[in-house]
Amino acid sequence: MVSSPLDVLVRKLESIGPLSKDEQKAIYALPLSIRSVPEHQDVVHDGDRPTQSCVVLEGFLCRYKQLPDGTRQIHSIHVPGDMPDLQSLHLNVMDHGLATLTASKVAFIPHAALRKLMSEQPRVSDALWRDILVDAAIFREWIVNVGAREAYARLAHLLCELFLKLRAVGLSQDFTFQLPITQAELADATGLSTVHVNRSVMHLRSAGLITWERGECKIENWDELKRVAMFDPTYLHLNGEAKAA
Amino acid sequence: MVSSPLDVLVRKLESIGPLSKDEQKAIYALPLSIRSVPEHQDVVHDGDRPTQSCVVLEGFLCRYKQLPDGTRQIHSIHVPGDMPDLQSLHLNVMDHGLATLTASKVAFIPHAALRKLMSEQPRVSDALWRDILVDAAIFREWIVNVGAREAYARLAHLLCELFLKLRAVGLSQDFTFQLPITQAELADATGLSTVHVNRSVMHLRSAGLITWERGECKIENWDELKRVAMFDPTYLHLNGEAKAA
DNA sequence: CAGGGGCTATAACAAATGTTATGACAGCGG
DNA sequence: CCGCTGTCATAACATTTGTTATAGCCCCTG
Repeated sequence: MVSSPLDVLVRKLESIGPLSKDEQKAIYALPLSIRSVPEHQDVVHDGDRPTQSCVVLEGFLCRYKQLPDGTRQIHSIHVPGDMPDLQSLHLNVMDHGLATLTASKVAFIPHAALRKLMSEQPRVSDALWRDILVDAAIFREWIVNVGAREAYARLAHLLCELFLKLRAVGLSQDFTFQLPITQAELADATGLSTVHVNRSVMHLRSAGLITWERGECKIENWDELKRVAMFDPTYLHLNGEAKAA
Repeated sequence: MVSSPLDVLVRKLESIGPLSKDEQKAIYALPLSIRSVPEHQDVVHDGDRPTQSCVVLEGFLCRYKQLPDGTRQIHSIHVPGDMPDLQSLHLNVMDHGLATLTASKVAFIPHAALRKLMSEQPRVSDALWRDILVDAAIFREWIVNVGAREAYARLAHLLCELFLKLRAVGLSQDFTFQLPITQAELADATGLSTVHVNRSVMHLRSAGLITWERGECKIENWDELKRVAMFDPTYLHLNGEAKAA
């Protein structure tokens, strides 16, 4: 059993499609530069032209846009195993920022090395493209979330998604997972005010659907949470075992 | 000067990156089956496993999800030149529907032919991937739109985007373009009620920013429309001439 | 040419969500 | 150990947006 910083990336990619031992080895062979980043700090700035992409090893990151009127909208939350700026391989200017939500550990891989890997290992290339497409599928679902669900369901849905993403890379047992982010950040992700996020979290608690204390969240009633969230996991395109609930 | 049904696709791809004559020829050589589809009809159903992808030749299409409570959220609007289900090449199950907004003409291309094209013409492959990534960038902006902009700005933003997309494929002159869709459809796209869409459209008119009669929309004050929309076209990743305003 | 259906426009009212303010509490740094 | 700062919780109130209802209009079809 190897142990590499990129184990979590391999686990993530395998949650959406299988990889052979050779393909895994090729991923482990990627040149890395690993950086620890404090909380609330940009990893990639809006407007940058990156020459490398990153893998989340530990912690939570988000992608966001800041509007001229000061509001910030988070449009994705990233957990270990994610590659949040893979698109910069083909779109050279960043149209949004990438920042840490919590203190994180991030691995950077030069674009050149990724391109080489993708040309030598077509199935790894497919897996990475698939990852980008799932990323886009999650964006679509977020549009539905902020556009069509009321506040209570919106939060419930976000929790359902985070739970499955974390469980797919082995970061959740017994419906419990780390959720070390603030209600203000949830507000930026759901397009709600912090006050209303608080109201809705209180409501989820009093309905017995979740507990959430000191950064640890537990889903107490998964079926009911899914129901109120109108959650259908198809869009995550997880393979059989990662999707089983 | 050739004239092919796929001219509009070539124009679209060239609006985000150049193609050589040979590459264009390879695209024109794709096997097509062209279908006219009446308005308000599914082209691909949620849950389908398509074996072909389509190109919009004429008309307006949208991708959408229908929630259990009956609300429909549109998460993209597609115009001629777009390939709205290109992702089905790599994600085999549709997690959303694709439907016409207006009577449309659509060309279907078998996945096998697309895969062959992409393996033989790496730069066309890059262009198609780039198209998918721009698609994802538009999703991100839509999350911002429904999550962070008030109704008035939200509509303004949607009009800015449609205008630039249409102009990039030659379907707009003098800030005028066909907008043959209903306010109810705009409501589904912006996460607003039809009544509030109407209020906001009235407001845009009375502010002198647009006129919109019998399916023809004209932007009367582009700078001001962009300003109230907080519109920044970077996310469309258009090349120089397509982006000039 | 008449009738009907869908779309637009508008009003009155209801509900969801935002804003501002404040207190309690926990964690951290001096 | 104290005080600061950030976060959570909650209240009172403001605003935006949704809902229901209705009327007019345009366009299509018979």
